[in-house]
Amino acid sequence: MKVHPQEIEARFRRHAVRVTRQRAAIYAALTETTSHPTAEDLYRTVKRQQPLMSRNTVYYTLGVLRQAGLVREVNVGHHVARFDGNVTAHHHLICLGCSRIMDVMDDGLNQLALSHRQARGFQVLGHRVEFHGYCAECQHAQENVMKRRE
Amino acid sequence: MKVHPQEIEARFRRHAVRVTRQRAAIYAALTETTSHPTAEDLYRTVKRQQPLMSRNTVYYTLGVLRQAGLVREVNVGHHVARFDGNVTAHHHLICLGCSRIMDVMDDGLNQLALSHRQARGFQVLGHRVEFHGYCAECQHAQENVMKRRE
DNA sequence: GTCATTGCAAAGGATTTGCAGTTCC
DNA sequence: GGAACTGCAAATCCTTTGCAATGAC
Repeated sequence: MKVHPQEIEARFRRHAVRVTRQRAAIYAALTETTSHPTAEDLYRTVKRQQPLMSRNTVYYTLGVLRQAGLVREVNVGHHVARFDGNVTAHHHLICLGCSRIMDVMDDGLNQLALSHRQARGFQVLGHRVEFHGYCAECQHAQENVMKRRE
Repeated sequence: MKVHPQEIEARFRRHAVRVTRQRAAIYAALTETTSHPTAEDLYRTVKRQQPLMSRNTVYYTLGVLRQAGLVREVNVGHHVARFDGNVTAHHHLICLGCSRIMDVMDDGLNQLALSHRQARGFQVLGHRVEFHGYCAECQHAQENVMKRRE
């Protein structure tokens, strides 16, 4: 969905993100597509308008925008493959602090299904629900940090 | 969950996976833990029992076991980060053939919640549902391959 | 015996880091 | 003016590939 330059600037300011030409271009490219691009895809797209753009800026900017909550990673915890010997239907709690992954068994979640219209010709073989948040330990660690600051 | 050596061998044979000491050890390590280890974690764990074990074998074996359906990757499509400029609640259809990611908007899926007991102290900030399967194009491509074989 | 699997080393690809110069607030 | 950002290069980390030796069936 196309977002106007002024709106981009407004969003950046609202989220305390410095406004630069490069960032606006990266964010614009990302919001204009539904293809869930990689950093490399964005680099190539934006480089057309701004030939000086470097990969580093793309990675750095994506980090900034993600922290600001303006952008999301589709595949949370993508950087290393994590394996599971349990191949029965189940779901996961993923800690954003320590990357711990805990299992959730829930029959209700196993039953989720898409309507025909939503599936759009997609042949669905399975699904998984990821809950994102903070595990008990990471919450306590955070509380302790807060206390120490008092 | 601890799986007996004979049972491991039986599962391998059932899935036409050659039985070797290394594979059994890797699979045993993976089924004995709920920590969703990385390839490196498994390498280190198994190396204790089998000092000659190499990383390559771990990666290769995980590939074999995954294809056989004995093992699963938690983070499908982990190898590259994919970004999303849409930060409103929504979900994804992920094609196992071409890695395409399509958006699913569904209010029902947005409402999912865990029971207190299931959350086990976890502070849930959000959740996402991933549907895995094959997009229309990949299905057609597959059909064409089949036809050509006739 | 044959072919898949293993182990070692090297290559590959994605992402991060170091640092000097530049830009925004 | 000062902190944050950018661009280039080099480094790092995870994973894959090439190849000869080994082992399962």
